[in-house]
Amino acid sequence: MSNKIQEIYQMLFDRFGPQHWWPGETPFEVMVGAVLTQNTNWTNVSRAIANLQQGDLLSFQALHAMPPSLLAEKIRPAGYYNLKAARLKNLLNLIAAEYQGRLSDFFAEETAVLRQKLLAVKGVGPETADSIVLYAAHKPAFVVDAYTYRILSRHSLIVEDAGYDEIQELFVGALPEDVRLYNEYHALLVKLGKDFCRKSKPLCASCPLDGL
DNA sequence: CACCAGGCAAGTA
DNA sequence: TACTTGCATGGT
Repeated sequence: MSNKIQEIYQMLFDRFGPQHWWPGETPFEVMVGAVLTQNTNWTNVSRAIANLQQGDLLSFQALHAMPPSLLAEKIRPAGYYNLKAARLKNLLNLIAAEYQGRLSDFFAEETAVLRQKLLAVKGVGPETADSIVLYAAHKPAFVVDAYTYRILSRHSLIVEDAGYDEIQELFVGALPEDVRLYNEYHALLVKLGKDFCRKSKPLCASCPLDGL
């Protein structure tokens, strides 16, 4: 194999198989989920999404028309609900103001432009922006999250104080620019993180990456 | 009971 | 610039 980043991918894919992350969801739902999941486990996010679906509220028009306080109430199970309601509103306001509420027009922007527009929204940082670009807009942006950092850090592939862009570049520089691959790789890292690299375990027992 | 979960922005010095 | 703190629910 040509480099370590590719070796790790091969190892994870062989071991865990395709993860099918965020499958069968609408791009809008994926975008909302990306904000709701900030520092929050996915089960709580699912409850929040279900609340919105329950009242047919999971659409641009419905959320944009909804008062922030009501939106906050609906997404309550996701935690930080006041904060996240405001962040969703910020995002919806951008799409309303610059794209007439047409998500497909927004997502049709060139990748780098889309990412910059997302980053300019208050409440959307690099991980949320890249998650939306990759999983909702289906454009190539490698997502770096807490698991990515922890896994690479424990295997001494990055320095302790490595920043987001630095870690992202490690992957982008070692891989072909491919949406499918970015999608699967990030999902596999989360799978590995959940199963073998929890925060509370300083050393990952029998980690699949140990032989590399 | 303490700690954790697919972050981000604002405040402090 | 470099830390620190607030935001909050539900599971282990």
